[in-house]
Formats: sequence, C-alpha cells, structure tokens
Amino acid sequence: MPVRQFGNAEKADYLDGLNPEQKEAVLALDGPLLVLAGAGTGKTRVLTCRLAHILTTGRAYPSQILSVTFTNKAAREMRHRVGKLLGEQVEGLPWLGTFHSIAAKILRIHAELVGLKSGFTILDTDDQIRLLKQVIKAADIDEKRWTARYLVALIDSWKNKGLTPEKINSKQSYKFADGKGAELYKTYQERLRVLNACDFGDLLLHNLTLFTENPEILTKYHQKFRYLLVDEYQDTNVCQYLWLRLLAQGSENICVVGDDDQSIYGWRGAEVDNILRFEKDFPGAKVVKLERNYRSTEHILGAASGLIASNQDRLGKTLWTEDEGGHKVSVTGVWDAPAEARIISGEIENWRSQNRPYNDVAILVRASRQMRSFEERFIQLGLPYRVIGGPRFFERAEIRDAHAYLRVLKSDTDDLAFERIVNTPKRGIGATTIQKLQTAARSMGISLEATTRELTKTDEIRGKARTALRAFILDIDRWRQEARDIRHTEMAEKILDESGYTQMWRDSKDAKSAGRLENLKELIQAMDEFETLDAYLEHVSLVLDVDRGPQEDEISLMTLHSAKGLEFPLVFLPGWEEGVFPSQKSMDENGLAGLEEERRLAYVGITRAREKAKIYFAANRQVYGSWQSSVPSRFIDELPVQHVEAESEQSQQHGSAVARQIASDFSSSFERAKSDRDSPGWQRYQANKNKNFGRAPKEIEGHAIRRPAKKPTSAFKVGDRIFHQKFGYGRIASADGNKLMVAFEKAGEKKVLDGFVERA
DNA sequence: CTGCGCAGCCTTTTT
DNA sequence: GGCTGCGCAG
Repeated sequence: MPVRQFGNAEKADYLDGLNPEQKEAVLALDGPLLVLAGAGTGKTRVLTCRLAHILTTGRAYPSQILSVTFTNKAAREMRHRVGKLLGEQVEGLPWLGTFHSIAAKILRIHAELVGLKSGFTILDTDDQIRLLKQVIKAADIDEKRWTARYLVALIDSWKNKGLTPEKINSKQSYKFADGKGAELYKTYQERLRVLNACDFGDLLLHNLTLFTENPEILTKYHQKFRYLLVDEYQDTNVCQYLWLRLLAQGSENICVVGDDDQSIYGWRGAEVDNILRFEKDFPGAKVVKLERNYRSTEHILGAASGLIASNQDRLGKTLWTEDEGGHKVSVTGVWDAPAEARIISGEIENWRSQNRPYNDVAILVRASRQMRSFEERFIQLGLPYRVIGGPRFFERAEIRDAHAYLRVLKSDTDDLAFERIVNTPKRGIGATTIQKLQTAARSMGISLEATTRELTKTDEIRGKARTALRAFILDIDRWRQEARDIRHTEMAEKILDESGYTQMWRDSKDAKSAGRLENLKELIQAMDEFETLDAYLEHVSLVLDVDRGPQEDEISLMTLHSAKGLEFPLVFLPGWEEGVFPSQKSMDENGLAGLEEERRLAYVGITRAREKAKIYFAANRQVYGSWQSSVPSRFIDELPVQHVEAESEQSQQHGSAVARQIASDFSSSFERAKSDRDSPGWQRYQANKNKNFGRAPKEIEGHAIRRPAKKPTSAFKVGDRIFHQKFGYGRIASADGNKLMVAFEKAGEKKVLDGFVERA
C-alpha cells in the first residue's frame, strides 16, 4: 500500500476535535509512551489516530507497524476505524491483530526452529484436556484426585508466566500429583511436538524461545517493526510482556494504552504490575493521562471515581466531564432475586414507554447464574433480550465435531481430531477399541489413522469394530478423493451428511438439537468466506468469530467482565451484596488483591453507563439452593453520598441508609407488585394466557408470581407449528412445562411462554 | 456399549 | 438447585 502524504500532517483533519491530551498522545511518536486512558476517554480514537498519523507522515509503511490487541473484535474495530480515517485504503496493516494471531503468524514462519512444522495445528482447551487425560493416565496417576482440567489450568498459568518445563521449580511442580507437575508438563510438550500442535499459551511461549535462542531473527523483527502499539496493556501477562519487551528493544517506539483501574483479568494471568511498572521498564517513557470523559454524566463519574479511590495500588487518575448534572446513581434494596428482576423489568418497561429503545439497556451481573431470574422474568413479560457471552460459537460440541471431520480430511496425522470423531456418530467403536488403537499407534510411532489402517487388515481387531473402522476409513478415502474437485463448503456438507453426523442430531430428542443443526448451517456460511479449506482452518482457531444475527431491539444481559469496553445509556447493576459482589471466592483466594480487582470490576460496571446507573441489592438470596440473608456490598458504602440517591422513599426511624432502604422496600413491596401488574407486558400476558389451556402462574399476595406446585403443562407439543408476535413462525423443539423452546424460522431458537404463542 | 442414577461441584473468559 | 461427569448395571 502506498503511503499517503498530507504535507503538513499537523493540520491533517484526523487531528481535529482531539483534546490537548489526546493530541499529545497521538503526536508523541518517538520513544516509549504510556497512555493512561480512563473509561470513556477516547482511547480507541487515540490509537487509531496515532496509527493514521504514523502512516500519513510517512514515518513507516503499514507493514512496519505492529499493533496488538487482546480480542479479534478489538482488532477488527481498529482496522475498520483506521480505514475510515484514511479513506478506506488500508488493505495493509498486516501486523495488526491479537497477540495470539500475530505470534502464530511469526511462528508459522520459523516453526522449525522450535521443533514444529509450519502447518502445526492450534489446539483449544478441549483438545488440551483430552491430551492431558492421556498423559495423566499413562503416568499412572489417580485421575480423580488430579484432574486433567486442573493440570491444564496449571500449565496455562506457567505458560502465562513465560515458564518452559525446565523452569518449573519444585514448589510449582508440587502443585500437581506430589511433584510430578513439571514432568507431566514436559511429557505434554513432547506429545504436542509429535502431534505438530500448539496450545494457545505455546504461541507466545515459542516466540520467546525463538527470539532468545535466535538473536538474528529477533534482529530481523527489530528492523521490521518501527512502531509498536499495544491496546489494553493492563491485561498483559508476563509472557506477553516479555514478548513485547524483546520486540521493543529495536526501535523503542512502543506505545501502550491501558487503564490500571480496569484491570479485571488478574485471575487469568494479567499482571497489573506491567502497567504500574512501565516507566521503570522503559526509561524515559512519556506518560499521558486521558481523564476527560465523553461518555457519562458528572454523577456517574463521581460515584465511580469515589469508589475506585479506595484502591491502594493505582497510578491515579480522576475522570471529569463537561456534562454536568444528570441523574445520581441510584441504590435500591429489594427482598430477593425475583423482586430484583421484577423491579428492574418494570424500570425497563418504563424506559421503553418513553420511546427509548431496549438496545439502550444493559443488565450487568457478577456471575452468569444471576442471569436466570432476569431471563425468567423477561420471558414471562415477553421482553426481548440477548445474552452476551456464554458458550462461544466455535466452542460448541457440534462445531468442534465438524471441525474434527475437516481436520481429518486435511491431515492423516491429526490424532486428536481422528479420536474425536471416530465414534461420533456412534459406529460401535468403543473405548476398548480406541485404547487398543492408541497403544498400537504409540508403540509403532505412527498416527492413529495409519494404525487403524494396519490393524483392520489383521485379526487384531475383530467383529463389529473392525467392520465399522474399515467402513470409516473407506469413507475418509472417498472424501479425500472427492475433495479435490468439490468446493470446500460443499464438501463439508457432504461429509456431515454422509458420515451420519447431521442425521444424529436430527434423530436426537435433545432440546438443543435444532439449534445445533442451525449452527452447522452457520458454519458452512462462515466457511464460504474463505477460498479454501486450508485458509479456513488456518483462521478458525484464532481470528474467526461469527457475528450473530441481525441487530434487533433487545435488552443486553451479560457479566461485568464481558461489559468492558461497551457503553449503554441505562445500566442496571444488580446483586451488590457481600459475598456475591465482591465475590467471596475472589477475596478468599486472593485477599486484598482479589478485593481490589472486584472493586475495579465495580468501577467498570458503573462507568458503562451514559445516563443512568442503577444499583440493587437483595436482602435474601439463594446460594447453591439454600436461602441466605445477605448484607449490602461494601462497595455501596464506598460510593460518595453526593452522587448517590436512595431510590425508594425514606423512612427516618431506622439507623443506616441501607437499613432504611430495606425497610422501605418491604413496606412498598405490595405496591410494587401491584403496579407491576399494570405493566404492558403483564397485560399482554394476561390477555393471551386464556387462549391456551396452559395454566397461568398463580398469584400469591405481595409476591407477583408463584408457580403452582405442579409444573404446568402446555397445550402445545413438540413439533407443533406456532406463531409468535415478535419472532414469527416456528416449530416447537421442546417443552418444559409452559416454557417452550421454539426453533423460529427467522429468529432462530428462543425460549418463550406458551401464553405468547398461537397455533399457526 | 449404552443409559441411568447419583455424587460432588459450583466466578469471571480470550485466544 | 442444577449441571456434569463418572460408575455401574443391563
């Protein structure tokens, strides 16, 4: 791509409208730079402008800039915005991507130097666990006492710290199976090498090995990368830090952007210390603080700033805004989780009745289990919502299975893929047979597939298993043959079909099977965007995620963690109770550091709000099935009073504000329930419920809705075609009482109450 | 080899 | 309270 010159770049229009600090951060091109960007201070804008600025001033070609992010989403966003700034002509920027995708790219070039071949596969957690299960079993260790899952986490944490097996000390090693940790780690790495595979942690770690053992290669990259840009620096782990530091030895032009107050990923290896230490690590570093906030009102910022000030270890920033006034942050005490859901739903309907969209609204919870009460209530009222986060597309079993088929098609040595699908769908090849194959494969030093070919020729394996394996091998051969002439998407469909895989889900009475088939269709679509199967597989593990569905007007429901980086005019923050938030587990395991991370999470939560932030706490909450009375979160006490208001009317006779809150909520709970019944959703529900035989939930005084003792049954049955006001036509996939799982023709799979549907 | 039943677990999540 | 993963029985 040609580098465009704007002549006097100081006057370039992309600099217009930046505030002085932002401009400073964009223009300071030489030497290390730390941009401390508070929430909503235009961080991405600075990053993209800086990139544009480097390019337009001709300081570097696009291929000479390394820009790293954590997520694909962030990378996409940056690419998009730089493109917009420079007028759509940024085909280039080949080195803009996630830490992992860039590390993988480098590793593919030099794979041989760390004992891999360029076409190595990248394993996901699932593969890791299965591999480690084998390793643990082979070492004759009690699999129940020492689980593969735990070892995966342990090895991951070592890799996050930049530790290869040799560097594991005995204390660390003793965390697993009485000191066998390091040894198992080593065996695992050997197995990976044989499989020509990497896990996510390896991508970075192998880079470190590559660079330290081959200084001439590192020098090559020093010459190549003239500018380094790092997003979300507070989330980097030790390994990523070491990687950056090696690369930054070249030009010293490293610019990191981050916010220590938003570091919420300590539990997965992020080191806040990296950002706190930046000035020491990179002597002569310039520091620019972005403190002017363009998102939230004065009260929201005041509440958030006051809260975060309780943290000890921070660089210290104070957000400010010209947007004075606005609503104070509200704090409301409620009786329990259903009440919380009821009251918040009411608030949302209120908002909607003022012609504000559902899209403006988010509910942010600490743990995903807290979502349930909201989902139930929304379904009841027919409020549209989406859950953000949750199991990711490419982590779903059916997608992994499909990928395994494709991996086998591509490679006859991908043992993990082969093992995954050899008996999926069921072909009558059991654990014993697979065990036999594995033992043989290891002793002969060849792949599972090759072993299968050999052993089915002899009497080693007999009967049904042999017939099935032979047929399976024949299928694979045929598919490979055909794959030469057919487009990869068509081939994928063919394989899923001929293997009986799609049939397996069609026959399944599992409620999720319709959705799974839908996902498989979506997979084919995703594949279609790539020219070849190789290109697709290359990208799938690292840089691909599917944009789900068209934008509808829906309430967003997510965890605080997944809310980072997002903003909403109206934000609900339920569950602010001791033990829930801050999370007891976090405090138990990490003490003060844990508490401070929780507090940062609270800070992230409040600063998501543009206009209104509403905090709730319940007096009673069900924890693991049993009821417990709960105490309001200490974070509530830490909010500066001048920015906070108690939501319900105050009665003066009780002690603390909190106590008054609870008291007033109790006294008005009947009122609430009553006004609740005036809501549009409730009326819609009332109007509809009698159309069907499905029993409406019974109402018991005060508390709006209780289910009858027996589960209601629906007049509808699985397979019925129905119509829903919002989602259109669909077929019932499964029914749980009066809750129906419906596969809609347009809207996909949704859970709805039978009161809202009619026979089509 | 499959299906069922029970025991034990239980924060957050990306690549 | 609800899910998962394992063991056991058929």
